[in-house]
Amino acid sequence: MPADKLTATFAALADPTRRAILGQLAKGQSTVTELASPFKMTLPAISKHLKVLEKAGLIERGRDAQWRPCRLKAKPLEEAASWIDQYRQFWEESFDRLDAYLQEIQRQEAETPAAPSPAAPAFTRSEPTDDRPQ
Amino acid sequence: MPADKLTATFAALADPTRRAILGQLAKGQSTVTELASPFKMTLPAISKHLKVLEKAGLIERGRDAQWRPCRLKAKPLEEAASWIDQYRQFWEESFDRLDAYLQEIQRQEAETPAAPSPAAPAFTRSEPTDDRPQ
DNA sequence: GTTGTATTTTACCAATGAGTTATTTAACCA
DNA sequence: TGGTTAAATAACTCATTGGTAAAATACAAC
Repeated sequence: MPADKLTATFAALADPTRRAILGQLAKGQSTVTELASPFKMTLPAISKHLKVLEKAGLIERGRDAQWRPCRLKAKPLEEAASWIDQYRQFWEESFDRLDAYLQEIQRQEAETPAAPSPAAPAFTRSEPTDDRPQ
Repeated sequence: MPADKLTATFAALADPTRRAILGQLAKGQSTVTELASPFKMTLPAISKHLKVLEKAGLIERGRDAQWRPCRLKAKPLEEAASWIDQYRQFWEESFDRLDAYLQEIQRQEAETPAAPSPAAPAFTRSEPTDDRPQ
């Protein structure tokens, strides 16, 4: 029930049981009892997890007689991946280069204290479009 | 307090305020009041969010007199990104599958124009009823 | 020292989340 | 019909979360 899609996606992924379910569905579609079998918890608990995943758009449920086959719909993960990808430089970039950037900022601010700092290199064009502060 | 790191990371990201804070920190380190200023919530609320981010390893907090400067530590995002990346093919192939499906429909309709279109591949039974494990 | 500023901590609250058992719905089979 | 299986729903418990206001802590400046 989170308003924005990204929040719903991350919240759905913030549970090891649900991530394991997605991992199982990556191998192919599966029924609820099949998905539940590896876990110690009861079937209604799995049913709840599936509902969370469905509301986040991560799975789709069909109907086959009394079975409710679940299928993976990884599309929301694309948005999550591209959000995270904005920060890729922060773990890929060498420490020296980040340090050099910060020192450059400090140098520029020492030169022209009234001027606003430039944005970080990789964050100028792809600002997050959602979750802006009120 | 989630046991595994991936759960803590996704849980920390499942909040628009926290994601916005990370977005702000991507531009450079910042103090708590600076980070809080765009939001209408109180300072202790921001302090709690920062604690969540810190426990997830997404930020580091230093000390500068009475200020507690926060810095982005995007390393946990690398693990999150690589987990999500397992599913990349599932969203990259979706267009191909849809295209293949549409072409198949056109082919069948060209053969037997009066016949009803089959259901989308997603939820059709792959085999008649007795292919279920028992 | 006292005062002021930055931040955290301490209760406290309402809402949500994850789990349970028990019941209900839906579909098949005999 | 009735019986069985698959799955969802209902109703409940308990822990966690996100927010608040108020008090406490840490430091700087006077």
